[in-house]
Amino acid sequence: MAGTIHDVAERAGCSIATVSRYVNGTAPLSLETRERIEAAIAAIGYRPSEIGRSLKRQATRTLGIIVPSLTNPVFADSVTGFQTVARASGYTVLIATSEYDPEVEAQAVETFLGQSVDGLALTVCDAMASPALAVVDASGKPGVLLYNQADHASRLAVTVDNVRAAREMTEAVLAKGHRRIAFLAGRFAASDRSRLRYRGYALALVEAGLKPPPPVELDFLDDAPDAAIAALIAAENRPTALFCSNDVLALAIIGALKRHGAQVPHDMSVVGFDGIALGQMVEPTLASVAQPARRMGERACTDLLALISGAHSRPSEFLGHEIRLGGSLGPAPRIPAPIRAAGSNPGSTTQQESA
Amino acid sequence: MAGTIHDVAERAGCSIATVSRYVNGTAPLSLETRERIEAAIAAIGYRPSEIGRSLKRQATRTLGIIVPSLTNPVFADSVTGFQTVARASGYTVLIATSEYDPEVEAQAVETFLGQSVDGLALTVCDAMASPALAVVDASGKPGVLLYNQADHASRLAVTVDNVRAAREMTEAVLAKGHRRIAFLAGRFAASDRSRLRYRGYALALVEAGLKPPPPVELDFLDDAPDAAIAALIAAENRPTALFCSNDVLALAIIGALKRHGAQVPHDMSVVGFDGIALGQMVEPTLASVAQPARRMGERACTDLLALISGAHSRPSEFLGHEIRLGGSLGPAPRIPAPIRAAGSNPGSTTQQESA
DNA sequence: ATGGAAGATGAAAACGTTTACAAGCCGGAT
DNA sequence: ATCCGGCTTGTAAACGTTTTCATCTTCCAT
Repeated sequence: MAGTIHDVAERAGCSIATVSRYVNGTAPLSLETRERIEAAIAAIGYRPSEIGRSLKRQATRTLGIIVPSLTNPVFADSVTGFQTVARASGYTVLIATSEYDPEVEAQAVETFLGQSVDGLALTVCDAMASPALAVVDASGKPGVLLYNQADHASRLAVTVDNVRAAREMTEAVLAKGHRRIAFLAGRFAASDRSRLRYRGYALALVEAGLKPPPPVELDFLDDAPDAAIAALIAAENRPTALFCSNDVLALAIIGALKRHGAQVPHDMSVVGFDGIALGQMVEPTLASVAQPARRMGERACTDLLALISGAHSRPSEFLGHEIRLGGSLGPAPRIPAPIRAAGSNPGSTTQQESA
Repeated sequence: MAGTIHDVAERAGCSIATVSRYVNGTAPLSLETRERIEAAIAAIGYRPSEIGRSLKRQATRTLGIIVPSLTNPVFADSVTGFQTVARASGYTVLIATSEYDPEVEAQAVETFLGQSVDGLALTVCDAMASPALAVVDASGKPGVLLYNQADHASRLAVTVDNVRAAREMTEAVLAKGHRRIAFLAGRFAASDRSRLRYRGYALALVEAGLKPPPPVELDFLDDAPDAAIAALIAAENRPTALFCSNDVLALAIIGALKRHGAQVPHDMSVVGFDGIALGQMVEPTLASVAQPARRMGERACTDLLALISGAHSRPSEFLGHEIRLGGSLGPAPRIPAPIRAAGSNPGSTTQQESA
């Protein structure tokens, strides 16, 4: 059904070179042959093979992007931005998710290199020790980091200053009178972002003369937030505010708090990181450090394309973040009120009543 | 840096055929050559060119998937499922978003066909009149619909029964005593799903002896939900329940309601469609028709792969949905209480207070 | 008339693979 | 000694393009 350039040439009674010239508009053709080629293409339904082209051109006009997950809107948004710019420049985009697994990550890079992408953007688990990143470097293909901070000066990285941002947010929480602030992270071990944010958080606490407690790590299980909240609430010196390493986690935590009968922010304040759109839809709105996710994806693509066309890698600058106060961050309660755990059934979230 | 099969052959002192056989394990080799080839590959950092392979094999082991948007978790999840299965079968996935634009949609199909994908999965705006779908058919490449219902019997489509699901959900709302139920849709014109769901909704109303009002269509602007809610609340015979054509819209609507001082579900109930995870995290939890998004993506991929390996297209069956009752659906208020519009500032959602 | 420029087209090589076919070598059976 | 078969390897064609170089017309200026 498809047909190759040879079929077109045969049908139009000319050589394949002429057809190629017609398709690419790379040389003037007589009106007559032009018309015959047009007719032949239409009749056959010819579409140039990108793979034949790539082979000849030694360039695929394809970009790869690897993110931990598409389920987290902050990554989905950045991918959308990346793709928008890529498409506008005539590039196709290959997307892969690592599911926060460095092994999968490296595998994805291998796949993309096998596909001869012209460049890669990646959000790795840990930029400082990433096999995937090493493979990219070894391949000599242009690459930019997204959300990760650069592992060395000449690396191009599109990200906010996680330490500073987390520090500022923590200061905002402190300004509300909170003194016992816990740091919760979903994938602490598997995310250098989480660790940097913890650093910023710890810095702010120390500066305020407080001793930063170790991060509370949640694993992947669905009831992890409920378990964590149960433990936190039961603690004798329970925190009055929770700094969650990202917004999705923060929303889950708020849900768990409500199921445990705690009011946000009255009993406990919660702040997140990322600034996802849904955080603005819920009540109370989620206080968060907003990153320009979509713009970051766009920027990553622009930078990557520049790199591909031979630009030198400028030292990368941080993008601006925004400390977004919201309803979930309230003043610290003077005396921690007892939390009545009644009227709620933690754990069960579906089928509340039957019709 | 990369090097081709010729470089490896030269370095190993053998022919490219032998190297190829080593790489693919397609013929027994003497221990000696095997070792020499291994060494050469390691030294050069050789990685077989997928594009050379594809050209020769006339198959790319690549699949394309087109969804309206990655920002909506219901699509992001299905893409994740799709990709999981694809990867497990050794396929690479090309992803594109149409942004609900049939033109972009068709363009994406063109691109994918140019890339010689072995098959396509797509969620189109309107399966009954889709240029994109027509192009796929004309190309002769295997294709499956995802979320769309089949436009004719032999089409493979992975979806729930939107009409029935919406009808059942509407019946559940009716069972709560609601009589004035409005239907809100974000992209009514650009989504056959929305229209099918409206049909199910209308059917249930008619069956209950009620006259279904026309759908309330919101455009893309950020303040559309607020405007719509303002209008709905002001209406003299204001609805007591809102059926939103998808969950993202429902969450936005709930936010707008709260900003207008209406309590959900006390003053107004809201139900959605899709069953996204975030709907379960918010309070009240979102009543919704849950679709198994991830499983649907997996299923689409499985079906597509079957089609590619020559299976005949069985008539497609609907996947099961789940009517998920949640806190956002409450009993109909006996007498619609006046909604005090005080204490809220509709429209402004950021920077609630300054630190 | 003649030379040459300009315009239109074709032949063929190259890109990196896989694979059908052929060929070399060795050992064992005749 | 000869032949055959099995094992290992090589040669070359093919996949669909783009592009260099060359060729062939025309037509105009001389």
